[in-house]
Amino acid sequence: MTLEKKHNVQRRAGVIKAMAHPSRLMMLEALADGERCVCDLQKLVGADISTVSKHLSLMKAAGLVEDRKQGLWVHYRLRVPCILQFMDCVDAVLNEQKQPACCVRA
Amino acid sequence: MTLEKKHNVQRRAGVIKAMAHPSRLMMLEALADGERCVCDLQKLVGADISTVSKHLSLMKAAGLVEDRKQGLWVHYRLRVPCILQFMDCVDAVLNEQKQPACCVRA
DNA sequence: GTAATAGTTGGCGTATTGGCCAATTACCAA
DNA sequence: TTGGTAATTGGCCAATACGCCAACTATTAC
Repeated sequence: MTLEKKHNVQRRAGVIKAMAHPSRLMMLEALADGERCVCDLQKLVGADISTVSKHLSLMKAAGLVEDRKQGLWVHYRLRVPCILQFMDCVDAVLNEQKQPACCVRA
Repeated sequence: MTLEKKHNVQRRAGVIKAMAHPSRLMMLEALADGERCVCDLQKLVGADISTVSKHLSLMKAAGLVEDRKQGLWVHYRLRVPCILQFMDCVDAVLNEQKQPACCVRA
């Protein structure tokens, strides 16, 4: 395992980690239909606006989304939409398993 | 957002979370070439054998891998290989490029 | 100017994760 | 049985992650 390979796997894991949260995933799925302001995403996930904002900043830093300011609103959108096509495979992992993922401490 | 939708997004996030660690991702990529014993995976990631074993248990619980005992060794293999096709898209997020081939759907 | 709305940032407490060590289990061979 | 190797499990501690509140910035309207 070269040092460069190690570095690559760390960067990849970082991107995946940025998706690995229920609220963040929910927002990414909503953004599949087009850009949304923070206020809409906040209503969607139901957490504090500051919490939502931090989730979005994290995903922006990871390269998953980008933003656009317009008046009072900040609109977020997917930067690389293919990430959502992965969900079919994730569902395949869930559908074939004996233990439901809700029992997994991860 | 219905309760069922919330539950689904939590389960999906759980699977993704199980991939979201450099050592785990490294092992998943190694398993793309076929099954490996824990001892080989331990050499690959370079962590304590107990740490590696816990990572594997976690991925097994999430449905990502399955194992097979043979004598002294436990061999792990991918349970749903499509998860690795996602890596092209992850790299696209990292490289700031448009959309990789993985994103073209038939 | 003030007020109102949208969003970000800092701080802090709690919960989760990840790592190693030590102990234990499982299997095989002499 | 004894010993050796492979792997898992429990415990403990340090480092992260998450959530809310409060404070602050930015923009618009009056």
